[in-house]
Formats: sequence, structure tokens, C-alpha cells
Amino acid sequence: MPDRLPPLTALRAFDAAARHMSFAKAAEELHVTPAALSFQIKSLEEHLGTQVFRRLNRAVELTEAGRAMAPGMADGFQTLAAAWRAAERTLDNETLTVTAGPAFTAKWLAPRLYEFAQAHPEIELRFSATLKLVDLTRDGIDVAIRFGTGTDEGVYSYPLPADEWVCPVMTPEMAARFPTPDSLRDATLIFDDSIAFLKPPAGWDTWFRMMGIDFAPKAGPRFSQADHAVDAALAGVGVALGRRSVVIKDLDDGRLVAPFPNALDTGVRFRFLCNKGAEMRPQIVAFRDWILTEIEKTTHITDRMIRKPSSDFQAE
Amino acid sequence: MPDRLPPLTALRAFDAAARHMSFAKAAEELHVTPAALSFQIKSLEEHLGTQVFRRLNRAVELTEAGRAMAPGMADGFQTLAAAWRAAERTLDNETLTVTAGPAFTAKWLAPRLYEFAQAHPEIELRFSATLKLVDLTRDGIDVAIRFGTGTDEGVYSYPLPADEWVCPVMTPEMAARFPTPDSLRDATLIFDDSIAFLKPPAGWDTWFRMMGIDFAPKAGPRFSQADHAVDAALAGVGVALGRRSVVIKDLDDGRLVAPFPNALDTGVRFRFLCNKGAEMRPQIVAFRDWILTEIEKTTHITDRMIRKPSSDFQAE
DNA sequence: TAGTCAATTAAGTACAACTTAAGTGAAGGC
DNA sequence: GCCTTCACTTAAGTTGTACTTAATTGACTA
Repeated sequence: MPDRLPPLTALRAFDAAARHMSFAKAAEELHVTPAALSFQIKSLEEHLGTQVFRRLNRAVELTEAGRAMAPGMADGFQTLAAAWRAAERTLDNETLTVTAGPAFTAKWLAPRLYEFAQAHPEIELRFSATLKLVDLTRDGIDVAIRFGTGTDEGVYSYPLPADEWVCPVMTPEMAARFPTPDSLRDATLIFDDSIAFLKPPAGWDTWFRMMGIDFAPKAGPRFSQADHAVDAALAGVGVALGRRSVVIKDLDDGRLVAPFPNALDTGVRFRFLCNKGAEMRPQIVAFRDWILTEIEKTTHITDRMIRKPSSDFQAE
Repeated sequence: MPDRLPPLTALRAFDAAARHMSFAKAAEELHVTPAALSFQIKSLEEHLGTQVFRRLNRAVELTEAGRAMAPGMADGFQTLAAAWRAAERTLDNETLTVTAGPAFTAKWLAPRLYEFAQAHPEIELRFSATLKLVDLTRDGIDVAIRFGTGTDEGVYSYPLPADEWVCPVMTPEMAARFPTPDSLRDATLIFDDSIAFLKPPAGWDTWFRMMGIDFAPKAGPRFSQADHAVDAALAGVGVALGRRSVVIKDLDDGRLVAPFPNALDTGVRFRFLCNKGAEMRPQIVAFRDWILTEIEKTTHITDRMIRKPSSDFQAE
């Protein structure tokens, strides 16, 4: 199909020249002489039948035709370069780039990093803590840990065997002051917007409704990221409604306690995502198996929880 | 920056081979011999340091490295080809590709096409009736007529001087049967979901509220496209709440009438969009000027309307 | 007016990319 | 079991693109 394309080297020369708005700089980037670059542009212009650069005194500027193709050329070559890097990455079995949300990165991955490094000293882990991600290949990501229901088409998707419940968590000192669920009416409640925006929502309102307590708290510190809410609870500010993935490590270590075993199951799960065909790469297998092992280590905490779906306790 | 890229011809050979999953077919596409293509792939594999195709009996299949880069290569070359076509289009001052929504295309553009062709016989108009559009360059579009507030970054955007009001329209026969706004309680009302989904909504409820009539109609034929609702009204089915752009031609020609001059101004406008720098291309100038002239021709209809913002009549 | 900078042109060269032609190995028909 | 066919590979040789150096233009600048 792409038959009518002019010589690709000419396109690359144009791309570089358009990005730098200078033939000399473009020639430098491509490691050729300005003369060679001048020829390439000329050849491109002959193919197109019109000029793509207007030559000024000591500068160049794009013509309309040049402006029309410059963004697409830049985009196209970037895409090719990303694809090439993706191929190169498949040869590298010693690094693994993982992306996850800020909360999961801070509270689940980071505290366990040392253990992974010990188990797999040959693998260098890199992190990219962001929720925005459109394309694994394009962004140079090997593995993404994602929440909820994204579009999994074309990627390998493995749901992690861990239901993401939420339940009240606090420091042991705080737990002594609030012995019953009902006593939480008098506690400082910490709000985590990241769970309030779930569908169905699983916030304090829902939790109290499950407990049969007529209480709809409003006031209290609010955080947009789950890990910040938990950090506040760790600091003794109050009681947070903690998501399993975010609090499980602190519960395991005893820094936080969950005195009331009633938990709301949010119904969403984390999924382990990687490019199709990459799921058998050694470091990706190692990383997935390690995550599964780590989840397994904390099942004793989850098992004593009484979990009920948050969808059962929605205000009508 | 893109310095480490292997020879581009090798990448193009790989792209063709990966798309066809056959060296022979790829060679045919690129008009070279299979031998040449084989060399290109081999060269690519030497650059990468590993195979990208696994050679089977009488077929080839992608290796993991090949799978990793194939989608990106296909995407990248498509983008380059689109950019090149965009540059070629700037040379063509005899065709003009326009996209607009289905309703605007059917009820505004199409009935006036003959006039444009007469005024500009040298310009060949092409249409693409769709609401989905992400990239003018990529989709080969010169001009887009768009509704509401899209992201206009990087494109030339000209708001059309025509406020998009809605008011009840019907055939003249129907108008004789329903002489007052209040009598519309007994009429068959046609619902157009495309205006009901505006923010703020401008449906029958809102119109009756503006008229001070306590009536919230529910039953009646529903259409998802504005032009279908108007077609129903034209067929004598009932009374439609017609958008200016969709009904103005039929009002002008007398096929429809708007007996009640009270119109809801939706607050949104159509915008005329084209790539930056393309706004001075002759056929784009001609098209824009023609649209403005056509709008001017129907101002006498709009001027006798009593227009009030739909936002003033929202249920609280 | 000379000096500098950026792009162009001219002339020549080298190597990438292509050709034809022969070769390999496996599937499939008979 | 043998021969044909098909798809890719390899070898050897040719072509032409893409590059080089070196000289030229043309305009801003000191």
C-alpha cells in the first residue's frame, strides 16, 4: 500500500530539518554534511512538486506543504523509534520497567522492593508511577499494574487474586480509644476520594450502612490519593478507610490495625498487564510470580475479614 | 534524537513482511525481488542482534522481538504516509474534503450543494459525514464543521455567526391544526435525543417551561439524529423541536413552518475548523465565504425569532 | 568592506540496495 | 518413493542513491 512514498531518507532529513528549523543542525543530528541534507530536501521537493521550505536570508521556514506534513513526520518517526526500542527491550532480560498508580507504587511495591532485589539480583526494576498510560510499547513499559476495567484488547491481562476491599484502619493507640464501630462517630475520619469515585462508591457512608449504623460523616481531612490518606492514619491523625493493597503491608507489620473485621469488597481487582507474547519473558514471569507470592503471604490478614460487596449497601 | 534507528528501508521491508506474513508478498508490494527483501530482513536482524522472523517450512512467523515492533512499525509508516498525502493535498486546489455531522450534512450542506457547484465549478467537494474525528491530517480532511466545544488546539477555528436555537417546526397543514403553543399538548411531539443531550438540555420540557406552560411531554417518536426527527415532521408525523441548522432550509422553502416565534438558544455554535495555515488556501476560503453567504441569506428567518437562552429555563 | 554564517552547487566516490541465477529444504501430488 | 512446487536463502555482480569535499552565493554584522 505505501507505494507512493518518497525516499525515506529524504523524509527523515525533512523531519530533522523541520524540528530544528535549520539544515545545518539537522545535518549535525543525522551525522551528515549540510550539503547532503540540502540534496535530500531538494529531492523531496522534486518528488512533491513544490517547495517544503522557504529559504530566507539566513534561516528557513516551512511552506504550507511543509507545515502540512511536519507534525505527521515527527509523529511517525517517533513511533518507529519507539517500536525499535520496544524490540531492543525484548533482548534485555535484566531490566524491567513497571508502571502502577501512585498509591500501589508507594504502599505495595516500594516496601517490598528490597525482597525482590534479593530474590532476583539480576533484574533491575524501574518504576513509572502514573495512572495515565495509553500504550505500553510507545511508553517503554514492560508491565502495568492497573485497577478497574480498562481496555485489555491486544495485551496480556492477568487478574491478581486479591479482592480489593476497604476497611477502617488506624494506629494501635487509636484503636484503644475507639473500641466499637459505633464509637467511630467521635473519631476523626480521613476521607480518600480515590475510593469515593469508584462505581459503586465504597466510602465511609457505605461502610457505616453495612454496619447498620445511621451515620453519614462529612467533615474530616480529604486526600485525593489513597496512600496520602493512609499516611495520615499512620501519623495518628485519625481513622482511614484503607484499601487492601494500600494498607496490607502496614497491617502485616503492625503499624496499623483493623480492629473491625467488616470490610467492603469494592468488586474491582488489580490486573497485571503486559504486551501479548511478552508474558513468558523471564523477568516478567519472575515479577508476576513474585507478586503472587507476596499476595499469598498476606492471605491470613484477608481471611479473617468479613467481606461483603459494596454494591449491597448503596443508598437507593 | 532518532540516531540509533536501523536503515529505514529495512524497517519498511519488515513492516510489509509483518503485515503480509510473507516475504514474497512483501517483495511484491515493494516492487523488489524476494531476494532483496530477504537481505533487508537479514540486515535488520543483524542490527538488532536477534531474529525478527522465525523461518518455517513454507511460512514465516514473528519472534517475540518481531511482535514487539510490528504494530509500532505499521502505525509509524501509516502516519508517515498520511503526512505525505496531507502535503500532496495542499497542492490540490480543486478538491475539498469536508466533514460534518450527519444532520448538518443532510439538512444544511446537501440541499445547497448545487449552488456551491455553480458558484465554484472548479472545486470538487467530498463529504465525510461522521462525528468521530481526531486528526484532520491523519484522516485526510480539509475542513470540519463541528458543534460545541472541542479541543481547538493547533487548528484554525472560526465560529460561524449563527446561534443554534431550537423551536417547534411542522408542516403548514399541521400548523393549522395547532394554532397556539398550548394546543401542542394534543399534538404528536417528536423527540430528538441529540438536543436533549446538550448541556444545558434544550428539549420539549425546556421549551414549554419557557412558554410558561406546565407540561412535560413524555410519549412520542424518538430519534437519535436531528435530521431524522425533522424528516418525520416533514412527513406530517407530528411536531419536532428543530435545530436552526437542520430546519432553516425547509423553513426558507416553506416545507416547514415555525408558527411560534419563541426559540431556545442552545448557546452552542458551529465552528469552521481547518489545519492552521490552511485557512488561506483558495478552496477553503471559497467554501468558508460561501457558508457565510448562505447563513446571511436566512437571517430574515432568524431575525423574527424571539430567542432566549435555554440555560434560563432549566429545572432547578 | 571584509568577515561570517547558512544554504547551494559541482564533481567525484562509496556503499547500500537491487538484480539475476542458483541453491536448500519441506510439503504435497501422483 | 519420487518429483514438483513453493518459499526463503545465498552468491555474484551491477546500479544508482546517498554521501563526501571543495568552491559559490548571498545576506546580515561588525
